[in-house]
Amino acid sequence: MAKQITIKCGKSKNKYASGVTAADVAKDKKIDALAASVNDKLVDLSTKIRKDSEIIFVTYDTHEGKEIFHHSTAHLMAQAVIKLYPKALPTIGPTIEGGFYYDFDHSPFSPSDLKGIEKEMRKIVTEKLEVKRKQIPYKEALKLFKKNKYKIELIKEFEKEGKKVSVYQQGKFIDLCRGPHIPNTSYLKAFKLTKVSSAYWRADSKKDSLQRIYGVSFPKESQLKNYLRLKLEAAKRDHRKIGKELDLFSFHEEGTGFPFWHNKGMIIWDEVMNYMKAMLKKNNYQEVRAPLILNKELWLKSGHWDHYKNNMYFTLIDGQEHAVKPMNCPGHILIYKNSIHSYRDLPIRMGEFGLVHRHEMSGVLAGLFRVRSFTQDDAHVFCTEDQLKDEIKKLIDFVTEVYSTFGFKDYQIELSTKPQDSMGSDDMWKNAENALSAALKEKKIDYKINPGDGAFYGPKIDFHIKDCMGRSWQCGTIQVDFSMPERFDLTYEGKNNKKHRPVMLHRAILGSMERFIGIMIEHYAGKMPAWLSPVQVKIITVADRFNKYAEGVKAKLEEEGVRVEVDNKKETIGRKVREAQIQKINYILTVGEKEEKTKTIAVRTRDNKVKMGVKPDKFLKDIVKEIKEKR
RNA sequence: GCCUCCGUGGCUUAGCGGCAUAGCGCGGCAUUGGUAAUGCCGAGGUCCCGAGUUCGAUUCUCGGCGGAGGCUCCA
Repeated sequence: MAKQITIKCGKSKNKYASGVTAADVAKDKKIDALAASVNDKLVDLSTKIRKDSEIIFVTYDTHEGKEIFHHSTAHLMAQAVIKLYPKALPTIGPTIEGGFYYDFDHSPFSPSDLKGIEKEMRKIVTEKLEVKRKQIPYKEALKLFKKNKYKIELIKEFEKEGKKVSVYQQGKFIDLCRGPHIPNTSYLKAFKLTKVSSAYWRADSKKDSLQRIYGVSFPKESQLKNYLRLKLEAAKRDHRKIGKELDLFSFHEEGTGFPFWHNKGMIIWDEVMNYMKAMLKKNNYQEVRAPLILNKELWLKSGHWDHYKNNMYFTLIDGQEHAVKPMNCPGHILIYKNSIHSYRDLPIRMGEFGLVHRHEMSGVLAGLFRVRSFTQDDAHVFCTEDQLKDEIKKLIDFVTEVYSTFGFKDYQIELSTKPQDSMGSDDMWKNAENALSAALKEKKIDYKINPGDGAFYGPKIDFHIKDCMGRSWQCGTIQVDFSMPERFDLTYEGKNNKKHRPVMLHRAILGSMERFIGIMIEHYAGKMPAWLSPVQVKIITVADRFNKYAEGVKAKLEEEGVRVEVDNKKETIGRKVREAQIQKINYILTVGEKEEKTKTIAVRTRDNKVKMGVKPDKFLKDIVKEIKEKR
């Protein structure tokens, strides 16, 4: 816990004399502090306090504490790297969510190099080196780091911005740093270097390529172990692995980034889609379908040609250039323009499960999470400016209802504003951004702002859902667009018998069917709730002579739409149960002599509880209810 | 696209400059068995593709393709 203490210095009655260090006070108060905030300024524990002050001690439990701890570990790592690889030039080493990294200018490190670096780090920890801060003039800093062009670049920037230069030293290692840091290296006990990869200096692909080493660090060994356990659990839930094991989908060299959906995957797909279609109806949408390939002229007009060409696929038809659609909006616009609209028709909500193709860079493809062809649960709302805010609010409700049905209770919202490459006037952008933020404020929803992250035609709000492992995924998006209606000259007849310009909202709730199903597979670790499960029931026969009874039970369940398979292989019950469990089937029924005689079934649930003597009718009633309620 | 690592029957994997491992799965036979792997037998491989080095390459080198993790991007 961060603990706040007000101290009085230099007064005879007080036990803290002027010049006492924050560390002394922490020790006196028995606080496991890493640093301190003295009168709202983050400082090292070694800081001397000379006047009456308010101290808040920063411990590992706080966000600041974690950052300081991780950052100190990054310094430790840099020290070890330079000791082992004297030619390596350290650049920057910030903290990230859950850990840290440090970029070095050096030839590639291998994973086995990391082991050596870790070993060296542990050695430095035992030396209990004091971490000392020094503020130095620019000139001295430039001299100190004269061999490191990256640090020189940073120092010159600081000078321009008028920022003071401070350095931290531990043993012979000295690094440019704002601080604060832990008092000495012995604080760092449980750390691990997790991976090495490359990154560019200042994230610019035109600049030098650097080696980035990632790591995690904790005050206690048990926390590190726990972290590694979680990592392992996440790897077990990898949808690519589960997709293979459960025969849901596959990828092939013949089409990089294009998923192949198998029968079992399609069952999940259809269930998700049917639910979404029902939700469209409930929310007064019309459903449409536009072609995949459309003439170049259309894409020129929509702006995709100018702003999205790099991600598009093209083909020549009868000598005319065509593009495979990367987005569904132009198609919907053509449908809108196909007839004249009155203000009475608006809002028009047009939904499509639209298959789009985007030529993503090969390096970004990742299972179902990032593919080159995917089906968006896309929709466009054409409305008047007056209706805009209300429509956004309705959409927010729509999105949240859908997420809770799929078992995602926790989500975060981000508002992304005008990017560099954009179209439309500043006024349009401002109006659109205001509409989104006003709707969010009225819904009393907290959100984060992502400056410059909007789509090229308008700002957006994104929904990031949290899965059961606490990982966050971007799914839904609501985008306001004043620009396309202008470009395509969309109109409606107003009350005054004059033509007006509608506003367009682009929205997706799941984002894409592919990514969403991938997220759900990981969220549920493949154990899909019954309504989504490809095989809901497996019936196991004890011996061949009960096959007929098993088929009878199967037929009964199938009549009510339950997805059921019979396993009548000549194998032991144990083996057949195990196989059904590996397939993550919801209910395993066993039928043998007892069951046939008493016209019952033995029901085994996913929590490995077996209930004998269950009446098939009762089981059927329960499972049908479970499916219907989407539990 | 760039950087690092990886590519061995359907899956997971051992291995190595000189007939290519094993387990799972698959097929057959025996077993008709009561809740997390019955036993035996068998089939199945251009060791990702191409070039080079070599008497000889799955192994070494180079190039390509694909995958993983990053950078960047993003539904």
